[in-house]
Amino acid sequence: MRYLITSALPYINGIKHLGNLVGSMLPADVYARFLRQEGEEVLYICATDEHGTPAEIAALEEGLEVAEFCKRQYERQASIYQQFNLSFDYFGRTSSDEQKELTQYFYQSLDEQGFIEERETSQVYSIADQRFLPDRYVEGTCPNCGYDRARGDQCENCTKLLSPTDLIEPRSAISGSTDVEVRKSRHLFLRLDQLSDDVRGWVDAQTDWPNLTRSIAYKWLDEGLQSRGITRDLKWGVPVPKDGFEDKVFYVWFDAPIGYVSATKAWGEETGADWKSWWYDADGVNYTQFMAKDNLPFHTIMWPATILGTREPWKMANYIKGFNWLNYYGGKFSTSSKRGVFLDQALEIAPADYWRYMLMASAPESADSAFTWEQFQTKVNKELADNFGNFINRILKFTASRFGNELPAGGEPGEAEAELEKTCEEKVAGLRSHLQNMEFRKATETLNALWSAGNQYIDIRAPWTLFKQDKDEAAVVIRTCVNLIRLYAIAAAPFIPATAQQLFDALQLTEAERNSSMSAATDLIILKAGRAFEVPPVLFQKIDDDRVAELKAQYGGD
RNA sequence: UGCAGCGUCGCCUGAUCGGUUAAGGCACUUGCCUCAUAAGCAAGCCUCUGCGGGUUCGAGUCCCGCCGCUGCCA
Repeated sequence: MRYLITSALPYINGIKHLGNLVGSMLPADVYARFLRQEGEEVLYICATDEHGTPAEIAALEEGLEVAEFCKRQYERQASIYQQFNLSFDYFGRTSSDEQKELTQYFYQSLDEQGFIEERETSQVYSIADQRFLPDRYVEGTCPNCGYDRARGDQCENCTKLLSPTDLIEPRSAISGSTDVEVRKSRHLFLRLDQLSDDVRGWVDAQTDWPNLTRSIAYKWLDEGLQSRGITRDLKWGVPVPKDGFEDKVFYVWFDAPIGYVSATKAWGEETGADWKSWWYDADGVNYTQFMAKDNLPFHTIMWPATILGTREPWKMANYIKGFNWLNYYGGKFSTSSKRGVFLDQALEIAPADYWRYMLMASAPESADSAFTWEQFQTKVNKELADNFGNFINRILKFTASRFGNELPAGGEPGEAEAELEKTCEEKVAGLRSHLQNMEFRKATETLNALWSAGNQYIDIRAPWTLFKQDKDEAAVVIRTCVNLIRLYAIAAAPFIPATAQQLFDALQLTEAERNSSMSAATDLIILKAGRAFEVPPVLFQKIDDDRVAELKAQYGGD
């Protein structure tokens, strides 16, 4: 079995925040790292989603060509993900040639199968901006309540659903110009209504999906699928290969999921690997998608419909892991109102591993959940620093000061060691099972239980006392604990890879000793007497109350 | 107005098809230890699940009403 993993494509329009990271890329990365450690063949693909009006507008605001804007933003995002140690096998872009080719191919297949229709639509055109305006970029006075900044899709004041032509004195949200008019435009529509039964059949077959994913899929199916427009009057996007559509491109929701495939193709072309075997007739591939819940309709309905409509054997997801919202002090993370923490800021506040661990330990898996600085502090201080970091520190410092920088000889493991090993085997089995099931909170809880087991063991054995009475017995405890540290590093590696590296280096492990699976690492007599090690600096700096107050003030948490 | 969701110990979160005395972490209390980042270990304290009804042998978990909160393209 080969494992294909994708995380929802981050939109090109600026640096993402913690909410984006926790719901898609980070859990996908932890899962990918775990499977690789288990010896599985894994392909983890992601890309930036670059098309659409928001990208054009953002480029306009910065006074850049869209292509140049996207290139810069792509590089910024890629660099940040690298700093978070996201282990993509390939991080592509939907503005690539492969994307253009595949998007046009999918469209043509759908057309051949009769699932594309042409319709005439009316859209608002801004003469001043020289562009058609998407509904929400048209502003005006609400005919219902008189609110003067209602948007063309909905009035934010009275929440009435609107269409742009309902607005009184419509104007462009981009320039504010009232020089707008309604123009006719021909567009292509995907017949989701005709594909509804196919999609439902596929959803029905996915019996192991999480509740959130299923309920969102059925909600859409039960409300009835409508034809959806897949083209737009824009310049930035994949050109529509059809006479009369020279000035149009495919709508971003149509081409975005194709980015998974096109990025894989780009990876194949760059590495010489057989990319298509991952996507076409790929029965031996287990494909898992990670995303936040806003993306579920696209991945359970629209994208499957696109694939099913081609009548070709493109790979569909075996499992879709959906996440709820991570809220910031009860509200949403919000770019516009500067609420929350963006990824570049996060890296200035703490090393990536702190965030990786903390976010996975409070991932919104079963309900929306809250990010607070106090919780960040608790997770880092109590779990990483006290329970885990301090264990490493107390063992290695004690050993170095009493025995020197080599594992001491003497004694034989006894009953306490056998019991510890048994506990470790149980915890590791639990951890593996949680990771296989993508239950990340449970996984970090189990990791904590594993760390506690070490503290319990050393308290019972009290090598500081043994050292005065029976040095051989103390040596047994020390060797056991150092082996335990290796196990800890391996077990925690999918979550905190940089820290794991640090420990591997401190213990001077060979490549083989580093790359062990976590179940093999429960053997606590692998590292023998005489092995040299170093005492690493304190692994995790605690976050004190003053710092928390500072962060709350700075990032508006209250 | 509308639609959707939520309301469990002081705080954060769990609880398979509805099924034994509602679980864990933080905080708090007490004791132990002193190797370690005032860390660790042990024990203890705290909720009958917003309110009122209903279905059921049995409901936090299903139904109705009320109150409260939140979200409505990340």
